[in-house]
Amino acid sequence: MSSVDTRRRVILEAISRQRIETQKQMVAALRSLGIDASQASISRDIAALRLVKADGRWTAPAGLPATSNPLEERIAGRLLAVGSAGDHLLVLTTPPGEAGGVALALDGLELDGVVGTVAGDDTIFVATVSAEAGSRVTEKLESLRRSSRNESVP
Amino acid sequence: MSSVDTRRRVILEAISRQRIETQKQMVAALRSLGIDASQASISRDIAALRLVKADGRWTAPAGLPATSNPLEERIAGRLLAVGSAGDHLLVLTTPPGEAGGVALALDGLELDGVVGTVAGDDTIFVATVSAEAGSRVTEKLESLRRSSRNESVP
DNA sequence: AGTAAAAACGAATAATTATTCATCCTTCAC
DNA sequence: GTGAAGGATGAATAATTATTCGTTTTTACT
Repeated sequence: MSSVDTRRRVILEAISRQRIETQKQMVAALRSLGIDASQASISRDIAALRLVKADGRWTAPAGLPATSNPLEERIAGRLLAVGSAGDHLLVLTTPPGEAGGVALALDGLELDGVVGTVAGDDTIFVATVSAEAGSRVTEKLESLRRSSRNESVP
Repeated sequence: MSSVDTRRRVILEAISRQRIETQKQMVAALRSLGIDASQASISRDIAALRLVKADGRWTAPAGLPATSNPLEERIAGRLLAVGSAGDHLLVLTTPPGEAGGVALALDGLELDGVVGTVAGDDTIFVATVSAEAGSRVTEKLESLRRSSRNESVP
């Protein structure tokens, strides 16, 4: 692994652990981890990693890495809640009128264990082959939902 | 509405329409829209709006919409094309299954001159009172569509 | 190993952005 | 109206970040 790559990994690690407000601070943080680099290099790394200074601190761009799948994207933005009823049925909630579009995208994903979906106006029923499949699908959907809201996993 | 608020709205509008790379450019953009403000004020507005310089251009943080209207947001992401048939009918195209949701949001906007809408699966008919109303609505919708794609106005 | 090309680097500096400070409005109480 | 308090503002400037330029290091190939 090139030294550039190592440094960039450490940068990502660093900004997720500490609050780093300036590139000068970043230089110091890296130095304390045994990596020497100039502010100029940090600036280039930041551009390469496409980091962003949001709210006074350097961070990884929030929405970008969420998903690159257009179907998932369509679901993510409009999934309000994911619940279940028994071992074989998930119940999804969307804004009014959106259930149809979300269900269609969901069908398009062809997730394992999903037997079928029915959409109302703001509600979708998802039938699953097993409780275990239900859990997997729920987790997947929840992660999509979270990603679109920039929530962190508790 | 305070002049601060107006300016900030215009800023959001501007960054969703054009590529703005520096606060100096922003000052120029606002001036061309009849708003005078110094770079200092822009800097303060950017902090207040929590904008972010990503990839060399100022943008609303991913996940937070460029438009602050949730209805508009729902339309923006899923409007593929806007056409017309005669003086009183607009024809909108959406991804499959999305027409209903978009039409509902469109109704919610209560745009002047819109008489009614009908949604199919991926198509919406919008009846307008006049050709002039049609133009206005088309322009509005086109600007929404563009904003969600970060296109620039040619 | 030897070498040409490409990539990475830091120092210096240019460019950009945030803050300070003095001033100007606006609002509100009297 | 007058005055005090709190925002909003711009000019100047401090602080931060991006780029240039000359050099060194790595890579790829023979």
